[in-house]
Amino acid sequence: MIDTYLLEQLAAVHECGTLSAAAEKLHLTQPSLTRSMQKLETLFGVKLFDRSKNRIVLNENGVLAAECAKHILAEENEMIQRVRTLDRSSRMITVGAISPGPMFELSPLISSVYPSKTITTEIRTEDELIQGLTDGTYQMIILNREFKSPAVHCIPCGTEQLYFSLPPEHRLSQKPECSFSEMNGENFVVAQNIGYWDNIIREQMPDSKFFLQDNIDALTEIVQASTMPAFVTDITLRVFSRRTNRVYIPISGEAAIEHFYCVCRADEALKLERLLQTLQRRIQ
Amino acid sequence: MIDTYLLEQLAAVHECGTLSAAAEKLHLTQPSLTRSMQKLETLFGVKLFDRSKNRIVLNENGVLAAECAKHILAEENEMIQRVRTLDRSSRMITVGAISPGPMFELSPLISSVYPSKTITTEIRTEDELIQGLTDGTYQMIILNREFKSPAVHCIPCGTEQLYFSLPPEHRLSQKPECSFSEMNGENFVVAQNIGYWDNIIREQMPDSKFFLQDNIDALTEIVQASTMPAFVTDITLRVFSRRTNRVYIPISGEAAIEHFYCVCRADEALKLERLLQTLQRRIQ
DNA sequence: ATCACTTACGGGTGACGTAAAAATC
DNA sequence: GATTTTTACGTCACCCGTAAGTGAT
Repeated sequence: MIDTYLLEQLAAVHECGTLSAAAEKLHLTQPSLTRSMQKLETLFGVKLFDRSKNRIVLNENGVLAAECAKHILAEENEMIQRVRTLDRSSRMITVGAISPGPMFELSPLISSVYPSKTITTEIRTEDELIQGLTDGTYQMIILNREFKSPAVHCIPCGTEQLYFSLPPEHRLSQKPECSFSEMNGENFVVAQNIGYWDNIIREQMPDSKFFLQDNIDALTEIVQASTMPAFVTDITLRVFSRRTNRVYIPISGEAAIEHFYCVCRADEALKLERLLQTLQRRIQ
Repeated sequence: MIDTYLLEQLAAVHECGTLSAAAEKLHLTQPSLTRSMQKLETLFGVKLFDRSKNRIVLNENGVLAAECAKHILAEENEMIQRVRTLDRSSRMITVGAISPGPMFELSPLISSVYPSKTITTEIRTEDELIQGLTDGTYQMIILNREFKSPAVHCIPCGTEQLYFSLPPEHRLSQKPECSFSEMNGENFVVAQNIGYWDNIIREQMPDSKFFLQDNIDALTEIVQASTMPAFVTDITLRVFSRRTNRVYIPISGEAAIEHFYCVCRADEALKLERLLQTLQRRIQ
């Protein structure tokens, strides 16, 4: 059988074209590569190179061998990734979400269904989420649209309504609701990792500026102490109910409501069955 | 990266169930395997085994790793085979044929088209030929039927007519032609490796006995010296034209004529283009 | 007592580096 | 003279075996 280090060296020689270049890439010396390539030829029992005195080039056999070597090395890496992912998924559930709101309620729910597992949440873009679901990084992702595919299970998991958080003295604080355009141009303090909401507010209020704050407690204090407009949602109001000196005005229009969907791979659905059933029940 | 020997040992442990059994299979000692499995766990950064004091069992991670390991080892073997086959095909052409007749004329033809290559001929059954063509053992095979498939090129390459070789005093030696059934029950001397003709004569003359002779020169002498019926074909008569004391009676019926087809893989056809063109021309 | 796994220690193979030579550009 | 490959030689890592220990059947 052929040792892995020989495959790596062969692949490097194929990519670099010369032994010296490959040696540099691999942090080895040329003589070492010379010996390795000779050893490969004896192992295959076949010439892999065309040699002139000062030059060594992969021949037809060598090119095939190098391509196979790369393929095998890729499979080996994939093996490591798969095993690590499997191990991780056995001790933790990693959920990727398009925005943090639904996780405030979903995380405790998952904890209650799988008390022994650690729950990790990541806020990412839709493309990253779908990629991560495919490669096993996420056992579950939360999107803001339905995702139909035979490869996944997709169930709705609630909505989130955006509100303006205004000081009582604000000119619009008495309105029963308020549109994005009415507030366009005003400046806001905003939590940093709000996921997809970031796109929405920048799109709906292109003339506004948004001051980002990564610490949620600091943000709360700033909001309390200032008269700057800010945002809350129905979910954050439920989860972090606090006495404040703020008025919360629901934002009108479809853009201020997100409909969330919980997506997991069909081939993983069995492992998550209890969670999915719980989610289904909660929705009804 | 993970060394190949570790993959082999992991695969063996998976198959054998215990370290000691695997050690025996691999001609190693248990302590060596213990160390290797520990090393694998550190390389993966993941537990691969459930351990009790006296027992070590692959866990979910370990089973996945072992299955991947087997897969990778298989690919490594396949790599070696492919490279060796490619090398062989670059210096020799191996042709498998259903019977030897067509090769008497095909071999010299191939030699003339590819003077630097060695030609090897093997007589095999149809199943073996098709298998060998698929796995690269044969660059070309000769069948006695048309073989239509998008994966291959198939062109007719001549026919072969079977004759009885009879002593002049034989009761049927004056006939212009003769059927198998008229000779059924008589005993023949026959060359050993006549491929598909063997099936035909045994099928057509079930009451006859056939004395096999593996040496073709010895067979010729025996035929010359005895009055036993034998066989020739139009091809052997053309190729080995000799003065003999025999009469050659063509055998009547479709079973006594073979139609041959030259088959090569479509993905190899480019390399054999000159030969295929020459064959095409010869047929016209 | 036997079996199975682990730990500890020593040895030998072999992979790598250094040095130097040969050949090409 | 610079670059590239090859050969020669010394060194060190590491893989394996032996021996001994622990716990389970």
